Amino acid sequence: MITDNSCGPSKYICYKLSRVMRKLYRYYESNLSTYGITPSQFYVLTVVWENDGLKFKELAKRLEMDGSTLTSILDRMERQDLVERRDDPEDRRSLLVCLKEKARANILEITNLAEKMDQEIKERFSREEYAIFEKVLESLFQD
Amino acid sequence: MITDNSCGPSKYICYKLSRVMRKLYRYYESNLSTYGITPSQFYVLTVVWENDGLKFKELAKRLEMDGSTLTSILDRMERQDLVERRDDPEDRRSLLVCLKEKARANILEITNLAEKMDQEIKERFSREEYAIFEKVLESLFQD
DNA sequence: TACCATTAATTGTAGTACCAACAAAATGGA
DNA sequence: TCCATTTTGTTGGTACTACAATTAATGGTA
Repeated sequence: MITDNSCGPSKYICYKLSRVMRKLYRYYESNLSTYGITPSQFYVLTVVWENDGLKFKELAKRLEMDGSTLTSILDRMERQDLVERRDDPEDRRSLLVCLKEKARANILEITNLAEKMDQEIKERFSREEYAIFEKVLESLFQD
Repeated sequence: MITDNSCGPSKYICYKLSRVMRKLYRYYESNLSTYGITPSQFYVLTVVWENDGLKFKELAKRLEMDGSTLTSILDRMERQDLVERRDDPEDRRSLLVCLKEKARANILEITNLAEKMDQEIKERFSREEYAIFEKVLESLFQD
């Protein structure tokens, strides 16, 4: 058991999930630190890589992330010269998010690393077990 | 799929887990807000309720939480008069964490609410599915 | 044209999380 | 007894997350 299942918060699914999440996040974090990025920044890169120059609003939507959260992540990424905010010529309220050279140069390597990490995790379970795990996650994500 | 599985970060398990986590956290959060506490504060209460006056260090260990995180959570809980830090008569470096009346008065009701939320989640899956889900979580938590 | 509701992004605030550095206290060996 | 080491909790710094309030621009309508 994650800890003693008979007491404490360890019986609550929300608690379990948060602990596993932290663990997995740190695993990604330590591996991605080679490239000076965090897991959340990596998620941003994958979307911008596939849709360079997309609107801030659209980026936040695809990342299922509040706009204010994305603002602070982009602030850091811009400081690190990974991405750039550009004015949207069609709407002065809107921003376009663009990949910069520094990110473009590493994105494939980073993606390979992330896929390798995922593969290592999946390999620890049977195909059926992992499918059920993902199905339950999927269902928890709805409503 | 959580979003389109063919692109973006949604294929990475760490991303999926973080999104599901947030969703579940907000579900707990909105329900617990009746009692003016957050999910994390609830976790603290469950441990202190079962071990009133336990050491700060031991509390952090049982919550699998960094000491500095617990410090800030206890700061807020002390301000809300839910718990109290007391000196440890046996070790002047150490602190004992004690439940206060305000928390004691509601803890059973809160626990029932949390168990009801968990029950509602579990009911959406077969016993086998949920067992496999927990087994995978368990395994991800190790190493 | 002037007004107003809507939309886009940022700022402020709060909570969670962790690491490094710190101060105070305990401990243990010389 | 003395001093180095370890332990304990806090502080400071950074990051991620979201909600509420704000600012700026848009777009429709009276």
